[in-house]
Amino acid sequence: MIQPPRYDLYQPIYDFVRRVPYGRVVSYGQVADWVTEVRFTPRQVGVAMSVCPLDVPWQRVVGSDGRLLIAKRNPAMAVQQRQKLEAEGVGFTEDGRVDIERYRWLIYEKEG
DNA sequence: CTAATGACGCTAC
DNA sequence: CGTAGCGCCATTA
Repeated sequence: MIQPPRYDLYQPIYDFVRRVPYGRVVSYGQVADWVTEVRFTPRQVGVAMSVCPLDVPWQRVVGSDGRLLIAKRNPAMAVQQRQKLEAEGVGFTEDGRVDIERYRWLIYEKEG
């Protein structure tokens, strides 16, 4: 039996991802560190993203080194992710990673 | 209750 | 550069 995803539990994660500005990215670890309502690990953030609502800009969450980690399980979706990010102006390196040093959203920019 | 799993991340070698 | 192992913790079986 397929049970419905625990959107309620992951809500704090989705709230954060929704605040990531257009053209910027964050890592799974960043989300885990920033979201304090519940003590999530980077892995849990990954689980949450795998069942995220459609209105969440999931493409802005990448690995700590800029890799599109979804590629391992769903290569087609990784292509889609790259297209979405490039459409936002996010640059990639030659080996197919996000230039995270340049496009990472720093938490202190969050609200002042 | 135990064991396995996962869109991770870091260290060690 | 690449692989291996472990920590992390909610969810599943």
